[in-house]
Amino acid sequence: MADTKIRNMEQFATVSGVSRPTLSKYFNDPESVRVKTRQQIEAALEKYDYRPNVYAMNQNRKLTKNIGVIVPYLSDPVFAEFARKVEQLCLEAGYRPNLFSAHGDTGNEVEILDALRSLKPAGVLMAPLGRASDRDEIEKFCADFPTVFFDSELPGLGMPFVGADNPQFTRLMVDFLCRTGSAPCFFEMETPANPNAGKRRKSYIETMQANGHTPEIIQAKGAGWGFEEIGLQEGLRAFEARAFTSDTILCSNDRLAIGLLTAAYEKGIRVGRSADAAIRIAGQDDHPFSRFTCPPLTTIAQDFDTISRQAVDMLLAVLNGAKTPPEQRYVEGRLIMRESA
Amino acid sequence: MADTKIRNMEQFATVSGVSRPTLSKYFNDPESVRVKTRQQIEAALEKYDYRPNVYAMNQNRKLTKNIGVIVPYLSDPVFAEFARKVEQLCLEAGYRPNLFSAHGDTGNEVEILDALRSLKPAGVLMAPLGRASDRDEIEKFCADFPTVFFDSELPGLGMPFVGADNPQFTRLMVDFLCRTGSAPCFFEMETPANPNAGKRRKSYIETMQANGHTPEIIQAKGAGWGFEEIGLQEGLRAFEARAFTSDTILCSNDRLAIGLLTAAYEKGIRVGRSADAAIRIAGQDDHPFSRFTCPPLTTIAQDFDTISRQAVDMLLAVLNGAKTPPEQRYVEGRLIMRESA
DNA sequence: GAAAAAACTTTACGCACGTAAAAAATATAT
DNA sequence: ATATATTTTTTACGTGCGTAAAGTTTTTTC
Repeated sequence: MADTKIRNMEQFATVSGVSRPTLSKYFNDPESVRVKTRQQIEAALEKYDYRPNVYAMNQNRKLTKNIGVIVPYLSDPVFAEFARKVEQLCLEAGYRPNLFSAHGDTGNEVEILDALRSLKPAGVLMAPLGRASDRDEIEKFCADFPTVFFDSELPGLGMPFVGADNPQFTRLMVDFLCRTGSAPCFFEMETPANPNAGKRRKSYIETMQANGHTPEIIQAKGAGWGFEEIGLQEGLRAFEARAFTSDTILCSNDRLAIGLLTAAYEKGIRVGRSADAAIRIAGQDDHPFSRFTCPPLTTIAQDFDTISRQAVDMLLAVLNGAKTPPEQRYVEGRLIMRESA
Repeated sequence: MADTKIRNMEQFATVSGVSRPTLSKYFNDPESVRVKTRQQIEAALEKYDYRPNVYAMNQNRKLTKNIGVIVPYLSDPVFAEFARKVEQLCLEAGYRPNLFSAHGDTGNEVEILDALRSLKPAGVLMAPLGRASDRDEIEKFCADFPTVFFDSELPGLGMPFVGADNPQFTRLMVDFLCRTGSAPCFFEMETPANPNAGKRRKSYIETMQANGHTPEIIQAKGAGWGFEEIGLQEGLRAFEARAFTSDTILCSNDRLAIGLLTAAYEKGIRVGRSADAAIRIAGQDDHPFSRFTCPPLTTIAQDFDTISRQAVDMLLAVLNGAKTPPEQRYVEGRLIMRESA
């Protein structure tokens, strides 16, 4: 790492003793050259700190080594976690992840797709906004770039998808709650952001009926991604109106539950499974903060690791030319018993 | 948007009736061409959906329109918020933000700098890990690319910086707590992640002394970015050991306070400013979740908006050739009174 | 309305690399 | 050892745009 600065691949070819086209092959895929050649190149890389010009590299390539990662709302730590895991897996596979967040806004989501087009990504991992997504734009995009959806699918689009097994989540929790106390009523958003909520509602209804109970749903008004605030405000309203028909409340997701716990606190209603508690509250998702609510929230843990890994694997399979039909995978969650229920 | 597909700037030049070099100027800076020409180009852009090849554009440019945005830990919603605001401001200024998170790891941070080098960014906005950062690597990077730090500065590096006025934060809170009840003891991490914590500790000591009280500091063991967990575990230990010397506890940051609130809950200690509460707990930062703790956390709000805006402005000024010496700006916070103190 | 300034066009070259084709070198199989 | 397969080298051209220089047109100034 001493000699003159290397300015381009030509110069690096001379100092490394390998021809430029072979170097080009190496940088595109180190496995594609003979072991001996690879060692020779890597020895030279140790001595001279040359790195190919990314822009020149990608200019003539149809597919780059970029992978676009799109999440709907990065301020939600759940998506930050997904992003982290997915990024790491992409890097390990020799790709360059590019993270984007729609920040809850449809316009942003479309603009991200637009920006991604110019990046000519090899593939894209997308957790869509859901209901608010511009389906036509997304469909057009998917026609041009291999895309795997995660967290939330766009129904009817028939794209590869990996996400939570939402019916199983709710079934698990409803069964648990019925077994350990009153059958739960269900607290959800009136106009949920994505189809996951719908699946959870459906599963709630079915599981309640299977257990011989009558489903009772309380819907919170409000739109957007401020779930905690909605859970709090609508929770307060519901407590005042005595709208909850059971002393056990299952929330459609943890963020709503976090708001509802605050509402219960403000109303002086004790939450928990101890004898002196008035109600039980449970969530779904195992939000990173759920362990720190008061009381800590009983919930269903998403298997972030499996979902991230399978999503990346699925995309890599497509990139490697797998001609399998689009696949949808649903990953089971597990019950996290804490104090709130 | 009907005719044949435009493949390059040459073709777009013919259909738009503007020469290629002028188009090149326009795409580099739309303001740099005559109004009439601009309109002519934009009319053509409406008809044909051409966009210049990003890679070819940036290949020969020394400075691209990319701005690197680096945060230490994206799962902390505080940084997600910063990222959002900063991204938006960059876009408005005609730049392309690229978001990276070190995910709390020094190795990642260095690798991000490395990856950024090949992106040849016009500038970089960086919230460093802090104590864990590789100072040498960062210093070398700053020599090559205009960099503005935010949230946490690297002391002695003398780079442009915008962040919270930490002494003012703590002063404001200590004064408030002293005015409304017992003087607070101070709960912090033994080995804090960044210099902000040190400034807060110093300000705590000074303000206590100025108010005629003896400062009392309780330090939590543990490292890493799982502040809530550390606050919880060490909070439990401290409660058991009766280590808190006052019924009022000021936490070095909100995430620690969130954990401590959970510890208090588990210990059955009532927190708040009402008559029946045993202790008061306050935080600093106004973490997005602080409004939803039980009780809601009294804290000092960071002025995300001002910090983000000033950081971006500072960087843009440097990019526009401002030759001012590096500047450090400290933005005041404001007291958010909630139930916990 | 003429002179000066600004913006644009034409022409031409450079950038750093991808990639194709043919020839040469090396490795593997029998 | 020979035939075959694989890999590498040589040569050469392509990519899409930046950019410089000289000439032309348009706008501004007085």
